[in-house]
Amino acid sequence: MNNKLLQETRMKRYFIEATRNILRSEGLKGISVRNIAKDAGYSYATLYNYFNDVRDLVFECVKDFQHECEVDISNKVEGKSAGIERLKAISKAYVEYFLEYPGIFELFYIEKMSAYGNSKESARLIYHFLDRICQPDWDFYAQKMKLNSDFIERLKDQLRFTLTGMLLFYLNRSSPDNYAEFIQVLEQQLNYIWE
Amino acid sequence: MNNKLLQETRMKRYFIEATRNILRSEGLKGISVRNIAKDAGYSYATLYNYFNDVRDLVFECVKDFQHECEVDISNKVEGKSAGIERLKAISKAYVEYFLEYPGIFELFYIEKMSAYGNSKESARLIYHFLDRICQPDWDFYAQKMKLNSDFIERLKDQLRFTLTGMLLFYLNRSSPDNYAEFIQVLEQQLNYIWE
DNA sequence: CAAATATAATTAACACTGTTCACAGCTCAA
DNA sequence: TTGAGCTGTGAACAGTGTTAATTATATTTG
Repeated sequence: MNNKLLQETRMKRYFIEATRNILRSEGLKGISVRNIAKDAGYSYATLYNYFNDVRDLVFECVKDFQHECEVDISNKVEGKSAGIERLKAISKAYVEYFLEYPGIFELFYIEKMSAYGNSKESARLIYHFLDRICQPDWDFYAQKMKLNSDFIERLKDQLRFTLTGMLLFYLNRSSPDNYAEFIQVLEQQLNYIWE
Repeated sequence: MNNKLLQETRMKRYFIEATRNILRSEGLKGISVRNIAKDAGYSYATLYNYFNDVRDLVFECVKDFQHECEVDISNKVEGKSAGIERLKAISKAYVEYFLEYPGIFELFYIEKMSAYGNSKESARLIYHFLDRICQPDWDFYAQKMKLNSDFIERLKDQLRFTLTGMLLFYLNRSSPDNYAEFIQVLEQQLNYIWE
């Protein structure tokens, strides 16, 4: 009985790994059922024995990529002091990650999720992803500046919306025109959030 | 020679109108070449005599919808006094428009644009759409509060990113959970922008 | 060990998608 | 009236996600 579960999770793993590789290299445009299955070494129909549809499979990758992104950010902000300095560094590292992997930005924020299943949970995970990474520093900042939690929540919201909005415009609408301008606007926005 | 141009723009109009109707009612998911052509009363192949591809056609609708949105906002903010009050009212009306027509939000901010043609121009149009509607009130606000233009530009950016980011999360990731919460967060963000 | 059964993987098929191309029908100048 | 060019068209192609029927494999039973 346990073997069965083991085998099933292994099979799922093969498909998920194939999907992850495609997403990382080609983004969502490279995803197709036949593509994934070929990379996983199985027929395209086999995929449907383990996943309801291709979107469910794609969204199984979210958790993995979040972990990867978190590790990436941790490495980049190493050595920064707690509070504002690290909050800014995290924000920049977060933006840089999605600039490097635009396909993963698409997956996190743009791609439509399937109606049922674990979509609600995935959505919450994505919504509060940045909050979780920043939590220790928000706490530090709140204590130091003696700010109440409502104010901090508002700042968290502001940061989340600003970074996601900026990335959406830059990646999908090429605005601002170039990277330098983008970074300049980003700096302005970040500086203002923490006065 | 002029007849030719007239006929061509008329034909384009038929296809654009069909596309607009589908976008308004069903959103991007309802768009297909054969669908559009059927509604326009022509064969799907005819479409390619007037547009490079279906995305070019879809993006021809942007200007029309921007005008529609602008009129919608104008009606809603009628009677509001210039400055902060009207800026807030415009922001809310802007959000409400896209809540009513999520397909048009998709078209404006999410759908990939074709590589060439008038895509750069379209992108700029979309990026500064909200700025244009708000311009008179930003001017009024700047003069009244004696704020320099750099500061105002930062506020414009903040408003644009915040509203778009919020809509992206709410429409695509169902976060916040419900409309009441969404509006509450929106109010908080708007109130803070203008102190 | 062999046969029957259950399970897993596959191929074939369906209904779509966007796009291209050869061709029919029409308009208009020579 | 003839011929050239323009316009609209269906067939066809290569792709998509998904499902059902069928084959191959693994497991259980006699």
